[in-house]
Amino acid sequence: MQRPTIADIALRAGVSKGAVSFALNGRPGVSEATRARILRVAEEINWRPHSAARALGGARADAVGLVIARPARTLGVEPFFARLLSGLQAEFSSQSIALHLMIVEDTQAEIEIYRSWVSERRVDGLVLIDLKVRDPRIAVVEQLEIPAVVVGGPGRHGRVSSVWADDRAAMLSAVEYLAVLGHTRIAHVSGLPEFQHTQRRSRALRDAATRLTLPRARSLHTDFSDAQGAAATRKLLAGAGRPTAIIYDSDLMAVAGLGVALEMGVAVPHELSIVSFDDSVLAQLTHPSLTALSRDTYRFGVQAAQTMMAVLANPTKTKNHKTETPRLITRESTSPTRN
Amino acid sequence: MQRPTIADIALRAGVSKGAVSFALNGRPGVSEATRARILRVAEEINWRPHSAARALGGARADAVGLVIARPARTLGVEPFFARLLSGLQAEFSSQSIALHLMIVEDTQAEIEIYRSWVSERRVDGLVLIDLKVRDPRIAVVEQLEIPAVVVGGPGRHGRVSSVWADDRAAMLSAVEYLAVLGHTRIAHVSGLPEFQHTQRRSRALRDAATRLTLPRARSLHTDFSDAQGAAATRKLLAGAGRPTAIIYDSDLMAVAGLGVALEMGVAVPHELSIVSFDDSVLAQLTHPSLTALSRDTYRFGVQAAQTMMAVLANPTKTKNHKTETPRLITRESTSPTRN
DNA sequence: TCCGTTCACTAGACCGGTTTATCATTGCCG
DNA sequence: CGGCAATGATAAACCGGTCTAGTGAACGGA
Repeated sequence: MQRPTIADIALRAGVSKGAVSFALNGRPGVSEATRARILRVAEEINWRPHSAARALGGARADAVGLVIARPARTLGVEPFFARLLSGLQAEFSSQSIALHLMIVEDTQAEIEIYRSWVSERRVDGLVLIDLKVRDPRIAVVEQLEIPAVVVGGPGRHGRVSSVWADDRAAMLSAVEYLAVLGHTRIAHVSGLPEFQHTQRRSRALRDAATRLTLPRARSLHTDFSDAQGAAATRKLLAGAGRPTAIIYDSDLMAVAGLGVALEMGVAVPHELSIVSFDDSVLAQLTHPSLTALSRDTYRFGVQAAQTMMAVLANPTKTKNHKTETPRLITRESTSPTRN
Repeated sequence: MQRPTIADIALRAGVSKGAVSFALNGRPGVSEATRARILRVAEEINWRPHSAARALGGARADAVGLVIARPARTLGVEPFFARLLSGLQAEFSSQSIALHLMIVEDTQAEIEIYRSWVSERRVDGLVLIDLKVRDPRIAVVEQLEIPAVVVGGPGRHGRVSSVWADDRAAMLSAVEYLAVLGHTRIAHVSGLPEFQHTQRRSRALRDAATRLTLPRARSLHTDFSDAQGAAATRKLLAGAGRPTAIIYDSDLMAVAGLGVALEMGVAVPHELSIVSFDDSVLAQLTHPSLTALSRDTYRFGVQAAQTMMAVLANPTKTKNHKTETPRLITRESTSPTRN
C-alpha cells in the first residue's frame, strides 16, 4: 500500500489533519485522550513523517552541514579530521541530527554549496573548519542568516559562534619546555600560512623567541602533507646551524620528520628533539615515541556539536567556547641538549 | 528580500508557473525563445530550486546515506574509514551528491535510521559497510526497495549490489609468502568474528595451513582496537611455541603489536615477522616498516560510489564489482626464519 | 443570567515546486 | 477549404505536511 500520510491517520481516528499534526508534534490543541488515540493509530499504520513536506512548511531539516575544502585524498591520512568528525557526529546522533557532508576543491565551491544547502533547506546549521585569515565564508554565512559554528577561532568571525583552543598558550608551553631543556635553535614546521591557527602558532613562536632570546626560531610553511613535512625537515637538517628541536603542526608531519632524521643519521632525541602539535596513536606508536601537545580531538568535536546545538536553539546569541588548552605530554622524542 | 520562487520568475517573464518549470527542467512544452527568456530571468533574480518542494513531488534527494554502527571513538583511530569516506565523497561530489552520515550504536539502530531516511526521502541510496554473517540489514534494504551497495562482499546479500576485494586470495598470498620464508607457526590477529570479511580471512588461513601443513596456524579475534591487538600479541608471544609470524587484520593493530614485541624484547623481523592486512602511512612510518597487504582504499571508496551511481541510474540491475586484490608489499618487518 | 474566556477541534490556506488536462494557434494535407 | 495534428502555453490539482483563523461548547465570575 501507499505510504501512510496524516490524512490517513485523520480518517481512521475520525479527526482533522490539523489535530493529527498537533498530536504528533506534542503541541497543545488536542485533549490527552484524542492525542493518545491519534498516536496509537499512527503507530498502527506505521506512519512516518515526510521530511520534504515538513521542510516545505519551514521546519527543521535535522541535519547539519559540513563542507571540507581540502584534497579528498589527504583526509584519510590526517587523523585530525576523522577524530573531529566522529566527535561531532557522536554528539549530533544523540539528538538524531545527521551530518550532511561534502568535500570540494576550494573555498569558492564551498561557498556555493553553502548557498544551495541553505536555500534548499537541507541543513539547519553549518560547521566551518580551517578558518582563514580573511575568510570570505564568514560574510556569506552572516548574510545567509544560518546558524553556524567556526571550529578553531578565535579570530575575525564576526557574530558567528566558535569553538577554539588556545593555540598560542600551547605553543608557548612547548617552546618554554624546550628552552628549559637548553634548546636555543628551535624550528617550526607549520601548516598552510593562510590558516588562522597557523598564524597564531607562528606568531607565538616569534614572541617566545624574542622574550627568551632564541636567535634562530623560524617557521617553515607546508601543506600539512607528510611529503612536505619530510621535505621541510630535510631542508632544516641539511643547513648549517641546524635546529636542535623541531615543532611540527601535525603528528603526521612529525612522524615523517622523525623518519627523515633517522634516515639522515640524526639521533632523536640526542641530537634533535621533536615535538608534535597534535597527538594520536601515531605519536605514541613510533620509536622513539613523540612528545606532543595533546588534546582530546574527539571531545573537541563533541563540544563543537554542543555549541552548534546551542546556536540552533538560540540563533541570536553568539557563543565562543574555549576548550582545554593542549597539554604537553613528554615522551621519548625530547631531551636536554648536550652542552 | 524573500527567496525567489518560480512564481516570481513567471511573473517577471510574463508566463505561467508551469512554463517556468518546463523551461528550467529542459522539458518540451516551451519554445526556445521563451525558454531562453525564462532562464535569463531565473539567472537575474538568482533563483535556486527548493529541494524540499521538489522532493514532495517525488524527485531525487541528491544524497546517499551511510550509517556506521561502531563506537564513534574508534573511527578516528582507524585509518580505513577515513580513506573510504574520502574516496566515496570525492566521487559523489563530482555529481553533486552529498553524503548523509550518521554514527549509531548497533545494527538495530542502523536499521531504524534506514527506515526513517527512506520514508522521509532524505536519501536516494544507501551504502552498507561491515557486512555481517547473517546480516539483517539486507532484508530491510530489499524490503524498502531502495538502491543500495554493500561495501565488502561477496557474501549473502541477495539482490543488493556490492563492491569487494578478494580477501581470500590476499590472505593466501601472505601465508604463502611467509611459508616460503620458512615460517610454519603463523598466527592471525583478526577482527570481529561476526564480520564476513573476518571469516573469509580466517577460513583462508585454515585452508592454507592444511594445504601447506602448517601446524599451529590460528586466528585470534579482537574488536579491531589497538588495545585488543596489543593484548592478543602479548598472549601469543608469552605462550610456549610462540609464532614466528603474525598477520594482523588492520595496520593499527599491527603497529600496536609491533610495539608489544619491542617491549617484550622480541626482535622484529629476526624473531618475529609481522604482516599487516591493511596498508597506510602508519605501516610505512614505523621502524621497522611493516610488510603489508596494500590496496588503494581511497580508490575502493571511489569504486563503491561509482557502483552506487550505476545502481541509482538503473535500480533493477545488480552489480557486483570486484576490485583489485590487495598486493603484498614487502618491507622491513618480515624476514626468513633463522634455522 | 449573561458575557467573556478557555478549550478542543476543524476547515482551509499555504509552502514551492511538478504534472496533467485543457485550450488556442498554427501549419499541413487532401 | 475543412479537418486534424502538432506546438506552445495556461490553469489548476497535487505532493504531505504546518499553521492560522474560526467555530461551538463548556465553564466561571459578576
